[in-house]
Amino acid sequence: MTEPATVAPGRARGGRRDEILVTFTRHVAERGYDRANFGDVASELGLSKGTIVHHFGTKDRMLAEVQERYMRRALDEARAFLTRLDRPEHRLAAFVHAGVRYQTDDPATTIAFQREVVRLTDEPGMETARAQRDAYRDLVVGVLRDGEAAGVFVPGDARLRSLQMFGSLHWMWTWFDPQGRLAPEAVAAEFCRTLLRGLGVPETAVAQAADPDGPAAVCAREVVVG
Amino acid sequence: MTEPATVAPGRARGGRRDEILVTFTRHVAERGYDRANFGDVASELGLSKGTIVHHFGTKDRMLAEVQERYMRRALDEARAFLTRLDRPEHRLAAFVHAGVRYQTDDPATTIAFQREVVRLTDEPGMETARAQRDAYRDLVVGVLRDGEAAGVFVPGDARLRSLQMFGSLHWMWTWFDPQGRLAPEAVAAEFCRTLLRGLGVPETAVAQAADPDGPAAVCAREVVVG
DNA sequence: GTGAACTGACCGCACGTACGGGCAGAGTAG
DNA sequence: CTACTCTGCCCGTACGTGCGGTCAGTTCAC
Repeated sequence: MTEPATVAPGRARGGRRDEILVTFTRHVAERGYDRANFGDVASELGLSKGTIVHHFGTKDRMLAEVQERYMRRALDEARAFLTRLDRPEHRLAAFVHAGVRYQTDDPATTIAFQREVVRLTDEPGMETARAQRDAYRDLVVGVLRDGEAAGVFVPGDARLRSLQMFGSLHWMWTWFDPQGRLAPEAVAAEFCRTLLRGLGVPETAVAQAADPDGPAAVCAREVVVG
Repeated sequence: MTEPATVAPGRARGGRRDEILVTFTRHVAERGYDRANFGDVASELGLSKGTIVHHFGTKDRMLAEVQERYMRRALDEARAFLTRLDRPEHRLAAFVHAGVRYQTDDPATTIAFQREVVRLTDEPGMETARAQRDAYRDLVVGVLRDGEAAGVFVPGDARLRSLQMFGSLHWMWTWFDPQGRLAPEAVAAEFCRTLLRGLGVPETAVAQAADPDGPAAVCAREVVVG
């Protein structure tokens, strides 16, 4: 179908597996995990249900793989821009810029992940993804604590603040439209401004960190896209 | 079972219907709409699946009823505390205090609603609930605009800010534990502080609006509980 | 030959819903 | 008060369907 000129003509060298995962991810994003099913994915790709089972075993494992891929990427990129930025307000802003950017950069995986995050908490087989998620949150909490210690952020409950921030970002899938007239940069900037100002960052630093052409946004853009 | 001394001994005056809805709501909160099923609800209540169908017709309509009940209550209560409070920062804080309070006051309905909000956007039969949701958001947007016009909030995108705020609140169901050591008042206070400070409200006004014993929190508590 | 990719028929089950009937209380006529 | 009917709540069963997963077998590259 949308074969992008793979190596072998008849047999894609394992790229088929990825194709399945991508399509499944899109279905999860559109309908949710429960309503996504092998039959639809298979017929859309022109192969049989058995093939999907052959590659992934069970539906649960497929979802787990989606979550792990998403989190691995997010973690890698977060660590990348943490090494490139040093000021706490820039670091925190980069998390916001990146988080918003994922909505347009890879909407399917992002939405699939956010729709089904709750399964990380109780479902078995999700241990890896859960650990990744916790690690990611710990990165943000660390930035908040560092900033607090450095006097950049006013004292407060860092964990709670991280949850407040993640809430705003993880809720985006219910209303954000990548094709809409609201640009992701505008959303990220507004979110950054309210958040950083809310943490007590001075107005000039807020403006710089929220600016779509400022160091935090630029860094996030470079890391996330390529 | 848990019959609270109803009027007629043999025949509960329609309270059975409510009982079914309450149980269904709890199941949706715990497992999500797709995994909630008539069989489990029926057996838990000691009645047959047919009874549920008799009362509600279809599963969709049951969910719609849950959403509408929740939104009707939220709307009524929001209008109530808007008439009692006049300062924008207090009004906005009341939304936050109330929103957090719902998590402990009626966790099942709140979680059921928040888990399945996305169905409001596309599913048919949800028009009423969707209109209620939009009306609720418009109330918040109105408060944000008023506060901006009055010079209490710094200029910005009111709609975007409302979404940022709702995100933090609607995401709570994924992490907040009513039995946990984190009190709802503490969460509401921290959320209020970050949000209001982020909107440019002076520190003293922030402290008052966020205070669990301040006018906004007290008003929200009175309205929400009874 | 060996093994991976893939097929297509099939199983078992869970779930939403339809349907016919039972049963108890309210209303009504005598 | 009695007898009869009406009505709404409720039951039990059965049906259709959709879906996850199994399995024996085929094709094809190395």
